[in-house]
Amino acid sequence: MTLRTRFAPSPTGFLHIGGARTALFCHLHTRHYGGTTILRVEDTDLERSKQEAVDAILDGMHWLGLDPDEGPYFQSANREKHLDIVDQLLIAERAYRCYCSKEELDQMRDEQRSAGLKPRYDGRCRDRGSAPTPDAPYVIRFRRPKVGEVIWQDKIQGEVRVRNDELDDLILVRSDGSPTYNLAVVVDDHNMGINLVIRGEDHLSNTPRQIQLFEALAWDVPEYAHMPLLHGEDGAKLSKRHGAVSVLAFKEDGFLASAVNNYLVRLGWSHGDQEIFTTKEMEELFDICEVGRSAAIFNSDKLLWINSHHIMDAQPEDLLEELTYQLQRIGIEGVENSRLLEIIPEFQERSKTMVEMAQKIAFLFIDELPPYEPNAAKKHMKIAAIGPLSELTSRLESCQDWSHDSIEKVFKSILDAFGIKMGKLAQPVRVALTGTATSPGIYETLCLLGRQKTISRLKAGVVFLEEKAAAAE
RNA sequence: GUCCCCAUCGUCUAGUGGCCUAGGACGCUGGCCUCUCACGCCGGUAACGGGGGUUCGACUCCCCCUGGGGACGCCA
Repeated sequence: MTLRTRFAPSPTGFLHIGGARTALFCHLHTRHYGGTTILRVEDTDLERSKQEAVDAILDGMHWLGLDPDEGPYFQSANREKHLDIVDQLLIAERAYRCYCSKEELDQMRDEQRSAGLKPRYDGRCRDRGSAPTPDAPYVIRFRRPKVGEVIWQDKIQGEVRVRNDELDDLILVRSDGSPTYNLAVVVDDHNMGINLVIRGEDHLSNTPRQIQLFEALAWDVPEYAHMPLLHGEDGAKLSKRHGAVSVLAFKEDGFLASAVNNYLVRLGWSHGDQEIFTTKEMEELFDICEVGRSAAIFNSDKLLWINSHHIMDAQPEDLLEELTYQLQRIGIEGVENSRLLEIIPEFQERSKTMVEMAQKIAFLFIDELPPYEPNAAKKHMKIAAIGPLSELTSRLESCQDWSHDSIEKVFKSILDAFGIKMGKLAQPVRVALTGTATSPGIYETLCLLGRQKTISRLKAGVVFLEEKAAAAE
C-alpha cells in the first residue's frame, strides 16, 4: 500500500516554525517511503480563514522545499460530502440533534469544573425525541459508544488507550449547518485515502474521537504519529506570543531553507552523532518512527551554527538567489552572477547568515570610499604606515598583472624594503580598502576589489594618514 | 480541577541492564594556526530531578512524588 500523508494547516495565520516542522516531518517520512504528500487547508471555520493566510502558508512551504505532491485541497469545498455522511449517521442513529444553548453548555461545564470533573457534554439530548419548539436551533452530535476504549499504535507515542467514558458526544454540525473540524477531517482523510496522519501532539485528544467516527462509518482507520511539540524559549507551546514567527522571517534573516530544515529535523530525531544533513540525506534517513517523545525548545544559537555550515558546504551557485535577495535589500542591485560567483567562495566560511554575507561584501560594490570604522582606523591607520602604504600604491600601479601571485610579490617587496611584518602592512591596507579590520586574505581582497578601486582607496588612505600626521604636528 | 504525555549537561541529543569513571553537538571558555576575521584543530566547563522497588548489577525495567507540557470550544 502506498503511503499517503497530509499536512493540514488551518489558514488563520502564516506558517510558523512549529507548523513547518510538522510539514517537514510529513514530507521527509513520506519521501523516505516513496509516498505521496497532500496539502489540505482546514478552512471549515470560514470566519477565521483568510486567503492571505493560505498564500503565506504556501509561500512558506515552497521556500522550505516542502511543496506537496497533491493539493492544496480546501476542506470547505467538501462541505456537501461531510454533510451527506452526517445524514447517514443520523439515519443509523449514530448521531442526534442537540438543542442545548451555549449558555446552558457553559453553565454545565462550570458546574462540572467546580465539582472537580473534566468539563464535557453530558449527553442530555441523546435521547430527547423531538425539538422543544418546531424551529429550535440545534447542532448535530455524534452518538459515541459509551463503553469500551479506543486503542491505537501511535508511531511515535506507542500504544495509546482512551476509555470511551472519558470522551463526550462531539459536535459534527454547527447550528448554522456547517460541518466541524472533527467530522471534516475524518471524511476527508477517508476520501483522500490518507493512511498515515502525522500531526502535533496537541491533536492527541482528537484522535480517539476521530477513530470512533471511522469505526462508526466502518472505514479503515489510518495510522497516526503524534509529534512532540516545539516549545519557545520559555518552555511553553509555541504561539504568536512566544516568538512563533513566520518561517519566511528566517529567509529575511538570511537563513537557508536547508539549514532551517536541518535544524528542525534534529529536534526530536537523530542519526548517530551527525549534526549536518543535506536535504537529500534527510529524505533518505528520516523515519517518523524514530522520533522521540519529549518536546524540544527552540534554540537560535544552534540554528545559526547549522546555517553557517550550510553556507560553507553550499555550491556558490546555490547561494546566488539568497545573496542577490539580501544585496537588493541593502540597496545593491544589478551585480552580475559571474562576479558574485567569484566573490562568494571567499565569504562562505565567514558568514553565519546571508544577511551577514551581503553586508560583508558590500564594500566591493560601493563607488565612494568606504567609511572607516573608528576602532579599526584608530588601531591600524598609524602614521608610520604612510611610507609603506604610498610605496605599495605606486608599485601596485605599475604592476602589470593583477593576480594573486603578482600582488603577493609586491607586498613581499614592501615588507623587505621597510623591514616590517605583514600585519603592519596588511591591516592598514585592509582598513583603507574595506573600512574595517576584517576581510578575506589581503591578496584575495585586492583581487576581488580590482585594480582601480584598490588604487584609489589606497591613495585615499595615504591622504587620510598625511592629514592625520599634519594634524599631529 | 480532570484526563493524557514527557523527564540525561543551560539547549539539542546518544544511550535500550553490565561496553558509562555517561558519548556527540550548540553555547561559554583556555590554547594552537595566522596579514585581520572566519574556518579548522587540541583542551576545559556542564547532566542521568527525588524516593522506593526488581536484579548479582540500573541512565536504562516497575511504582510513587516532584517538575514541565498538552487537551478539555457550535477553533483547528
